[in-house]
Amino acid sequence: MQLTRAADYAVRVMIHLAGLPPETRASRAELAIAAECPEQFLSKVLQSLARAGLVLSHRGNTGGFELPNIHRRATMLDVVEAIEGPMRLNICLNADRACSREEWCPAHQVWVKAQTAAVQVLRGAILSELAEKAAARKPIPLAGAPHWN
Amino acid sequence: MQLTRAADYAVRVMIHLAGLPPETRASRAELAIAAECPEQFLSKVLQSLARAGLVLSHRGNTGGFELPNIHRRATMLDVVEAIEGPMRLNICLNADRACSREEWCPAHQVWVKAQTAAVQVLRGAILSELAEKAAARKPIPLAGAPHWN
DNA sequence: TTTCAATCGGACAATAAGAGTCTTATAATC
DNA sequence: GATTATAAGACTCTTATTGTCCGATTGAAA
Repeated sequence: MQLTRAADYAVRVMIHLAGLPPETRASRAELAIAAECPEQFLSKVLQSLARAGLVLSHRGNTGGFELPNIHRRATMLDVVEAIEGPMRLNICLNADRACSREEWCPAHQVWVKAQTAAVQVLRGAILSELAEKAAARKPIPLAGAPHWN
Repeated sequence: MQLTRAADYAVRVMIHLAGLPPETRASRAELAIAAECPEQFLSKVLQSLARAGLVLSHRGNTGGFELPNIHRRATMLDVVEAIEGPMRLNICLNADRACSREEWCPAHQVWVKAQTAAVQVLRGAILSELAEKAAARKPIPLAGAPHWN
């Protein structure tokens, strides 16, 4: 019942990207520092985000990752689900094939409510707005600060 | 980001027990049928519940498991946490050692809100009340119904 | 056109967790 | 003491998590 590191890193990265001027490209190295995570692992995360269309990747000398303007208003839910797939608090909440107890099981409805509550919060968290909050609060980073390769 | 089977089974079992007359003992076999799960695995789950005090276990010829009256009003949160430990949607929500980004990270507050929302729902789900709902809705089980050893 | 600096993508690996089984105690009743 | 319960621990099998490493591609600039 816990978010994966990959999804956590994805959220961090996306907020960082949303805080940059539009159409800025950020290198993987920069993003790894911003997200405080291993760069190689972030590679995988960024590839997932790119496949989901949440991020544009550019190769080559001036390459890097870019947040399309449309997705500045993506939500934390979008990001998490791009990495982990649809959020399901319990296996019985699988939309595809229903649980055999669903009809009468009183717990089922509770799981639905709990999941909906959590999802609603994540759906309300919009990247650009989060980036603004971060900008307002974030201390100036120290030179020679810790660094993840 | 998903409940374990163990916790799901635990909730099923606890609701079943809450639906029995006070001080009734139910055998592991009966509970396995009620929870639709393998009996041996349920053994482990019941041991955890017993260690947490949510259930009383009795050995011997007339043994079985019993829900103490006090815990008829336990919540689904209590049950889940007895099996899985404290609920944490993200690793950064660990109360013990704080996240280094907590001060400024706008995602942190969102995780807190999402987790609180889910926890509140589970905290509101009281076993005895759930058992009543189940009794009102549950169809009469067929003889020769599927059966888990 | 060569070089350089990026990302991509696949293979690999170490560890942990999840889900369950099996066997041997241990306890309580008859 | 025989029978019928649960307790507890060892064991297994599979999958997910969290990475790492490296060669292949790509694109721009010298």
